[in-house]
Amino acid sequence: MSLYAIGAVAAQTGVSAKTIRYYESTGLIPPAARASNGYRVYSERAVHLLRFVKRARDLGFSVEQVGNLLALWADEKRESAEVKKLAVAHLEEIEHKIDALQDLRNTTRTLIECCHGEDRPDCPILENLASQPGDDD
Amino acid sequence: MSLYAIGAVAAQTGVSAKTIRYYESTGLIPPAARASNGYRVYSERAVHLLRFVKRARDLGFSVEQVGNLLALWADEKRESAEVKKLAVAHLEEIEHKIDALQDLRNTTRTLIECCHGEDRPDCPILENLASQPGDDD
DNA sequence: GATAGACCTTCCAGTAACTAGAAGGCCAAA
DNA sequence: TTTGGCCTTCTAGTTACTGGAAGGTCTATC
Repeated sequence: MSLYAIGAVAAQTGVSAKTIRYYESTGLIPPAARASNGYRVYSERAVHLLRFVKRARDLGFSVEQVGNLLALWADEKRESAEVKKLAVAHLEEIEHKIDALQDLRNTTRTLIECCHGEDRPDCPILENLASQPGDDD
Repeated sequence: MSLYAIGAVAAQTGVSAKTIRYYESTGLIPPAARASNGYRVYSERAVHLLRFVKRARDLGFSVEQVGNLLALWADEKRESAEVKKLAVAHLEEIEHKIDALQDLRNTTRTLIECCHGEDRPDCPILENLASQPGDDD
């Protein structure tokens, strides 16, 4: 069985060495085995685990959510429905964020369209920002 | 001219007292005047400034960007074009975020659609997360 | 054997933008 | 006078890392 130092694992997984140590320190992943010189060593299995973490993080799951997914992953008796529940909740979060950002984009766009953008100081964007309260609260 | 205590300003602007103090401590807004008992007091003008900050934050400008906008707001010789540049850059940021989130949503949705979500342990979501590297890097 | 460079270790601090809480002062009303 | 609510400052926690310092280790080269 091949073993890897932290730098090699970082290169393989796309998770930086710093971040791997950080994940270990927070308990997201189990403590790595150590060589006689104190260096961390990782098995294929440990690398696989980190890859799982990376994929889930790339999909926008929070570190806490990844922890939950890892527990389900490790649990032979897990129910598919539980994982699906997490994923659906996550999807809803994403959709809320998209909605909020689209509102933001529209407002910002409108503001920009009103602005002549010239060499003069009168600026509808600043005027709007400074305008009376309650306009959109 | 009416003066307000920090709590009243918080109620008027929607910015919490804690956050107002925080903005002062970071230099985003100038230090408030003080009453003889040491309490902060705010003029209409100061309230107006805070309202500006709130609106810009609500539009998703970072605190640093708000600082730039405040400087332009205060600057009688400002050019409308400069403000517009900030706003356009901000709009582009928002659009990038929306694109990234939409990709995320699509991937997550596909994952969920593949999952039967039943009482059995086999789960395509976990399998996908654990799958071979390089699939989407 | 010495030394250089790349790698590893730990620990501390900083990022963004607040928020929570502790400990205590001030003020108005009953 | 005491109660409650507001105000003050200071410290620390949040999320998910990242940067840097100080130092040990390994490998290759001279």
